Amino acid sequence: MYISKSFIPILKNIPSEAKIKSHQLMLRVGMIKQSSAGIYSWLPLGFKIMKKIEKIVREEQNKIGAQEILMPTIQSSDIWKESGRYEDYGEEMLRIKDRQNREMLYGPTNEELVTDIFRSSIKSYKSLPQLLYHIQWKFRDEIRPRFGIMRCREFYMKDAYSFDINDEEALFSYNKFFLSYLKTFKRLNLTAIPMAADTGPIGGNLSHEFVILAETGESKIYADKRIFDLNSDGTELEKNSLDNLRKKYEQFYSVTDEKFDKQEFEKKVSEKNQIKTKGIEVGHIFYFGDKYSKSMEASVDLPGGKKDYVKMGSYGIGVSRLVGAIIEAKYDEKNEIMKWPISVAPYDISIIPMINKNDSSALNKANNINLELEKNNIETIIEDTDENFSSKIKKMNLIGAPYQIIIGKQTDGDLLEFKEVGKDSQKLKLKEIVNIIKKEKVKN
RNA sequence: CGGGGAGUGGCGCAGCCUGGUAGCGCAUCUGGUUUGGGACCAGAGGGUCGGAGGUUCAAAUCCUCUCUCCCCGACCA
Repeated sequence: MYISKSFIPILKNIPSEAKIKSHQLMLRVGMIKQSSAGIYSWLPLGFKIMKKIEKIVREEQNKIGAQEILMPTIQSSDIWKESGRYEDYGEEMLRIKDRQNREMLYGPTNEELVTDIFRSSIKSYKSLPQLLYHIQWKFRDEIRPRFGIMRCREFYMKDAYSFDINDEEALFSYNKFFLSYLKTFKRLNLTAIPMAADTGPIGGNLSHEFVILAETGESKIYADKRIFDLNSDGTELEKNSLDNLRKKYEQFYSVTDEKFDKQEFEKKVSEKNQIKTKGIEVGHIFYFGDKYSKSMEASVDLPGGKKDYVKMGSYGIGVSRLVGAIIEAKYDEKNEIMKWPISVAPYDISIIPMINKNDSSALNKANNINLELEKNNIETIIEDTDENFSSKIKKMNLIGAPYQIIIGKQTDGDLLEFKEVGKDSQKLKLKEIVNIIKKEKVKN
């Protein structure tokens, strides 16, 4: 992509409404455009990144055997009346009437809808477990939307639902998502830690929030810092292994505000391991048993001929919020340098030729390099304007490709000036550069 | 919803108090000079001041109503 042809409207001034760095960067580099309070259009750069995040989320769902469906954004109120949540959910639900005066709503979540889908087709325990997910826009009429994409009203979310025959199997499903989430966030280059959490309006008694640390986060968190050293390596998609994984994490204190108990915290965590900070919730998993299956009559035949309500859980990841969360975690605001993890970077590398009006050799060189990189499936963006060097670099630093090739004074025949953002530049041949990037991409 | 603030070219702002029909920086366009960390010179285009009503000879400036956005609090991926 040539910067001169791209729709990447870059601003020098930070729009005054943006208070946190993710919002600021997203506006400055033209990732999003506000349409009304808490509702945004996604412009090419932002959309590209979100799609890459979505892809990773999808892959990790598929790996645990979840099947993708797509439910509508507009739902009928009938099923919500069945579950009893039509009244409970309150003002946050956007209610709409259609031309026949039927009560509709823009879905804030999909427990009812997916339960309805499930119950109409699945009748036997033999068909269990079922893990269904979709990635779809949600609308929650937040009292006060803020922080750009982080707390908006319309947002893009992956939500999954599990259906099992009993508690034991249901916890197996729960743990699969537990693992899946750890893997997903790792691929996004985020350290997200699971924390005991409140279940809120979803209901139930078992729940974990996945939180990444960030000063601008809205959740207060209290944790034993040793939990940050854990990972899911070696965990198998098997009951005991998954169970152990969860135990491994749960041995360390880590809770959000609502579950915080000062005495317990001080008793369980030695002072040097205590972490009190803020975080961004990027995922949330719930187990709620038969809360919906009972009210909505979703049952299956059991081996002995009896029936029972299925045990359910639900599992969300804020896909659009993750875009902002990654910026919060990775953007060096002071130096105005963004480095996207290669797994979701809008471009793998930016090519920055120093252009002289009377001499097209730098641009030609950039074009040749570009061809070679594209042949190797490396995504590029070329700064082909005739602006000053510094201006070009600054812009590319904001767009955030993790690597740069600068064609200018330092270029020395076949030896190119190659830079991993945030590190010193080095002189490398194109082939070596290709190898470095390919290797990084494979890792993710 | 309670409390506070703001709406003036794409972005950031000044002008409003003390009415006299808009100005600056950035961005954009043209020409030229530049080119290693957001350049310089010359020129150009673009707003009727969120909306409605009122006061006045005259309103961005005063008054009334209204809409929108932002910030602080209670809720959430």
